[in-house]
Amino acid sequence: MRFSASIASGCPSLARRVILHLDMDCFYAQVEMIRNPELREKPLGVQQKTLMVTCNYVARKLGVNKCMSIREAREKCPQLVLVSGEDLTHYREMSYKVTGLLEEFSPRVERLGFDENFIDITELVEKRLRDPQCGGAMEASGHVYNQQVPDASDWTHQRLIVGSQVAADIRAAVYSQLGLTGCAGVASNKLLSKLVSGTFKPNQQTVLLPESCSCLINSLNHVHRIPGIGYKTAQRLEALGLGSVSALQSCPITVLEKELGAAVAHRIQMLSRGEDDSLVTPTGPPQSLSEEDSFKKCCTVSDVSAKLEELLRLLLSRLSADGRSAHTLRLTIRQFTPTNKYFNRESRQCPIPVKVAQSMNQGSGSAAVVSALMELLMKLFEKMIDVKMPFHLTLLNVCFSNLKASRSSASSRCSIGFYLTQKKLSENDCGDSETSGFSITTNPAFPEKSGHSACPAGMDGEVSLSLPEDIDMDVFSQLPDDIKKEIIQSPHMTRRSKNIQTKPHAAAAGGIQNFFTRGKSGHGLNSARDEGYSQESLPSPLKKPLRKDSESLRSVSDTAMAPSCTPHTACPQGTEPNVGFAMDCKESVDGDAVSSLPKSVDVNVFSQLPVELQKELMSEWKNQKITPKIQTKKFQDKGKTSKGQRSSAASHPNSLLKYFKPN
DNA sequence: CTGGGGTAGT
DNA sequence: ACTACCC
Ligand SMILES: Nc1ccn([C@H]2C[C@H](O)[C@@H](COP(=O)(O)OP(=O)(O)OP(=O)(O)O)O2)c(=O)n1
Ligand SMILES: [Mn+2]
Repeated sequence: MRFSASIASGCPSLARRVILHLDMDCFYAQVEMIRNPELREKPLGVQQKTLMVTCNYVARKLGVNKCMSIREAREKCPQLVLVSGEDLTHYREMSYKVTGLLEEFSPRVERLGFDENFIDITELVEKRLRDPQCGGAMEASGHVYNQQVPDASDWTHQRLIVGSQVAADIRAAVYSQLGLTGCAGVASNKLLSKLVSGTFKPNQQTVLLPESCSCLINSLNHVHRIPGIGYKTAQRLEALGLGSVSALQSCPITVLEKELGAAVAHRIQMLSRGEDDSLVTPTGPPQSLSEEDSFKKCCTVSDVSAKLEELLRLLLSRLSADGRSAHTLRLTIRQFTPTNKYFNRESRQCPIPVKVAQSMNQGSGSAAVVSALMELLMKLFEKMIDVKMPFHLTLLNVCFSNLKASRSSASSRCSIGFYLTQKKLSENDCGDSETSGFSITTNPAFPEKSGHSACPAGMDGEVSLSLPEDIDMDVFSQLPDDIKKEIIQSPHMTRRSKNIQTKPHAAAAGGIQNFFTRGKSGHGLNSARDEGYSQESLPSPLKKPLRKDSESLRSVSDTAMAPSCTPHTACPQGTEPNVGFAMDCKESVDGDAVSSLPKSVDVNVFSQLPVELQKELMSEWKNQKITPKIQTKKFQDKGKTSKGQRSSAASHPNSLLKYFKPN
């Protein structure tokens, strides 16, 4: 999501919007309490490694806060009960049940994290205002911010008050259908609805009337509290003496622009005034699926391989439930650094060969698919880490992106009715659930919701007779000819625009969403970047390239479907044959690489040492007697060595200190 | 004693 | 590929 303040502010319809923000109470803890009701009356924390990521309200009364270290939480509350929350499966499933339920009220639902949703309830409110059954008494449900007294003759007040009633109904539905409590905020834009939803917690709701907007925004004691102003921007503002909201409001825009750039400057100043014209953008199915694990130390290739395979299997299982197939694979690592655990993540990505992608979706347990993807992952790994050198990882993340409707769900199981929807039908469908009670049949076939919103409908009224630009041609061209014709020619069908959906759960398996663009740009539709490219290939005058990368990342996958019984026989374009994980040195010398590594002697030294000494060092390092220095980017994925350096390196063992330090 | 996720922009 | 943002 993006809180934005820009061009659309002149649009009159924006001022009339009624936006609902729903934020579930202590979400992970609440899910755990549903799973085990005995935990309800106890102070409960949800633990991820050494972090307590959230806790229930019993614990909060005892002084425990979100995102506290386990140590600190236990100090404050020795009776604290901790449950592990490293596996997000249950939270993710409940999260999509909430979103799916909300989509029965309105198709305009935008997710933010696992437990927050924005809903544009403008149309629902207007429908209620027109409905004689709902006429008469105008009393707000829940709190009115700042105890402002509504003016019954004020149109805007009326709409917001009705909005608060819709919010109450929605919260009641979420509780009765799913057993979850949460807080709602109702206001005229996303920013204000989010801010106001947090003013009474837990399990309460608040509506903001426009006259109290400045009161709300100025109640924030620091700019960092404004959603959209994150850590970095807040630091810069602080340095400018603009730590307070009022200072930011009145700062000359030129001053902000100089430090932050025009776009950010304008946006955050609008936000500081409580203005936010960003639309509620229907989220749709996820654009990426990832699994990660962190640990104190991972320093052997076999351990890396085992951990990656576990992550991969989890992902494949989720992907097959999703019903789509992934076409891009990304590996992210974090190397140990004594300070600054963050900011040192590196990633490499590559395309997934079509044959692999197609097989991926059938069953999750295909050995051929697993081994093909494992080969890709290990090649990506070796693009970042020279496995002949010592390394110390603290995190691994595997991510599937570029998700597309798989062949089986796209062309054989789905008919044209899944791809397109008749306009009249979708219009009738979208508002009814609110007056007809809560007949929630929702049991999404897919936990993570390719199914939650797979039926596209053009709520914005666009009807296109020619093929729109934003249809993924790669996928479209694979359709049977008759389906193509039907899509192009059908005049009463409407193209999905801004990814707005009117029939939640209508299409069970992945399906059509991939033929249409998402809200903002052509995401997930095979853009070049999904195939992977190097940072240093970007034309940024401000950033100095760290290295040249003559290799195409794409080449990693060239042989991915080759018989995998002989691992590491593939030879990516431009590199030597992979020698596996042995200590052997590569033979060939890339002159350009050598000349670009004037200060790299320290790292290359290691591989020039006698194998005996190498093994000894490796052993000490694994026994934690010494620590490898971090592999710097200059040397990664090169593995090139110069014979000329050998003698000098071997005869100067002290240079080992350049890449090892005693513990 | 700082998780494990996501989105969008550059 | 990375940064910044959100939870
Ligand atoms: N940095 C963060 C922030 C949140 N979460 C997870 C745990 C939370 O349970 C869930 C929702 O985040 P919230 O900020 O909404 O926190 P809670 O819902 O737990 O508490 P509250 O009742 O204050 O909303 O997301 C997380 O893993 N890491
Ligand atoms: Mn919450």
